[in-house]
Amino acid sequence: MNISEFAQKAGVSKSAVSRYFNKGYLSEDKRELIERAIEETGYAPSISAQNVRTKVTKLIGVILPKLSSESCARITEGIGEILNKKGYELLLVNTSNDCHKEIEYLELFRNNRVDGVILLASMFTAMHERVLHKMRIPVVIIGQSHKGFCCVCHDDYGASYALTKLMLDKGSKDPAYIGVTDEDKAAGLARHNGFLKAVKDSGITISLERQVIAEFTLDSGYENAKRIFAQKPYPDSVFCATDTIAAGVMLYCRENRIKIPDEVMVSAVGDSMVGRMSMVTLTSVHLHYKTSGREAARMLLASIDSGEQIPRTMQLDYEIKERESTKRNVKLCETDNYNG
Amino acid sequence: MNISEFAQKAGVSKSAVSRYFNKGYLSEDKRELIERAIEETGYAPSISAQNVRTKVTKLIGVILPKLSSESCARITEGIGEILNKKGYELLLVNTSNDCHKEIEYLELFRNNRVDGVILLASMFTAMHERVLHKMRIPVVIIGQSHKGFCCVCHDDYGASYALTKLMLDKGSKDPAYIGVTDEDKAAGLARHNGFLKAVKDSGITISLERQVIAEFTLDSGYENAKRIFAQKPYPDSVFCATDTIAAGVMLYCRENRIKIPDEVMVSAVGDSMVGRMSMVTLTSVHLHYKTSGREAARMLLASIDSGEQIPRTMQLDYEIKERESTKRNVKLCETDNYNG
DNA sequence: CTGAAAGCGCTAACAA
DNA sequence: TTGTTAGCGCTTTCAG
Repeated sequence: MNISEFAQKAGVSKSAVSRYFNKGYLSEDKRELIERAIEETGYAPSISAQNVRTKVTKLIGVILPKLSSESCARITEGIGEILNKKGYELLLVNTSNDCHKEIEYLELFRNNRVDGVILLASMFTAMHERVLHKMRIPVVIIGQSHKGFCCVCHDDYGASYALTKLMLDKGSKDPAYIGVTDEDKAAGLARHNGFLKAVKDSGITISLERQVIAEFTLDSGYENAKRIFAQKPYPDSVFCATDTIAAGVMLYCRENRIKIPDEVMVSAVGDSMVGRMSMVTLTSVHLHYKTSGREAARMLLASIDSGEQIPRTMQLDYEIKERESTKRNVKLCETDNYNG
Repeated sequence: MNISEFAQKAGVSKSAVSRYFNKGYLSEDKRELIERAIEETGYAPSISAQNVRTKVTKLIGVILPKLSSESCARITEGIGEILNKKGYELLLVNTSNDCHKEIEYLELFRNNRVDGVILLASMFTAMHERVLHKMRIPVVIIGQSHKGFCCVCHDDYGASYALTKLMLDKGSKDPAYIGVTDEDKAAGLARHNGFLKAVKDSGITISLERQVIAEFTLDSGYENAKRIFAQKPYPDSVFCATDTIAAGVMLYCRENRIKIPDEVMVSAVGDSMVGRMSMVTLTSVHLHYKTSGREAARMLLASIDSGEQIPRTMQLDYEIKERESTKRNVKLCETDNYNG
């Protein structure tokens, strides 16, 4: 059923119907006539046809690296919460961590498929910059900060610094780092740098051996723990870039009777459920993912409404959740850390 | 830039351009002309305008109760995997477990907003039935089986039966159940019935006191564990409808020095990460969520392609993952991280 | 193989 | 306040 047919059935003109759905001038009589006809026929205007005329899709493209990660899911939930309230829906695409796909989707979205884009970026290449500058619709980037764009960022550096400092303050003299690739500017580079700065500030020198790069998985955390704990002496604290990696580390420690936190402290970034539930609850830092989703959505909405995009970066705070994995009661002598 | 402008720039007719993008008859010359012009201008046809003509949106609506739950995320990932490959994108909407919103979104989708719908249903009311019957586009339901519709289901009943039986076989004589509302036909009713049948088959009678209903959260699992373990004597096994609930139960046990599995066995449905990582690893049953997403997507695609929807139900298998929480006789390693 | 022309369902000037 | 009408950008006959 189209608008003409419907208008005829309702006994009004096409324009009246259009006005009904677009809050234009309309007399009570016609309004009632139309309402009655809707009841009968279930008519609703075609959104695509509306879009051809108005250039408004009421759709926001969301590009994310992975759905089944707690942080992404939380961000997306925050985005949806704000956007749905304003009558927008989410067009979700999953890049499976393939940054070429990010570009591909950005290009797809460029052509009035959506009214705006939120990009959960893990990297920021020259190609990103080029494509992003060609976008004709507002874009907000979550997780990476870059001059000239609208960004919502977590304080990866500050959080890592604070978390590392916590462990050092608790007596760690020989820290280790299990991170992710530095190509990931936020979860990789920034967290690594925060860790390094805290270590340096406390006057400790750290070898490259004590810093390893893992994948984003539990299994990779486990494997890298194996490498780290094969070193003699092994470290007295491990900072992990993600809770999932820390979960793998703690699993390894458990299987190998390495006591947490007495022999080694563990901490990580993310504050996900796994850290609250693991055998030794994990000291972690909360980065307000859901909030970042909400804020990004608000920022995007502002750009859409105003029709102009004023580049800016919003930096979200962090919050340390100290749990058992760093709660040392007894300080051990350094010599106790030999493995075997 | 629209098709007319672009055609002019390329030096061909509108129809040629349209044919280029729709794989119609076209000479090599024109094809090259068009390709060159695309390079220059970055032109791409407006999807909405295409849709007005063709009635094809290349969009699939996905209605889900919650994004940040591991099972939903996995299902959605499976859906996306198949659909993206075929050039479809996902229009995701989140009902926050509000089943009126499910209806609302179904109605929204009814009007050529999308080419098909996948509904992750937690309930199935008369209203659902009515709305679903009025849909003019294909719909596949995940998680609920209902005559007359296309459904992909997990074997909640069978899985719960098998899991309960496992604990009974291991010597449990006094089992308890912590489930979710029976209004949820799959996670609630079916799992409850599977549990009850296994108990009955082993000749045990179980009191109502031993069966409690929780929310879908860790905290609710904890609170209900408190109720269950306040009973004297307390049960020697607890079957939980979800891993998250079990996590709460195990947290309670840990805090109250109730030894798992020696004093009480615990098992649950879901096989999520939290179960692999918890202080005592959790025996759980894997329901192949990602696979169900994939299968639902395939089923939907088939309906869209064939233009007809042949009602049918696909029942997925389950797989038991036995871990420590039911492994009686296995000595646990002492992580002794009690906090105070 | 090609181009002209007639719509798809809707919105928004415009004149009434 | 209303109805008429001219497009929005595209696809798809149809006649060449």
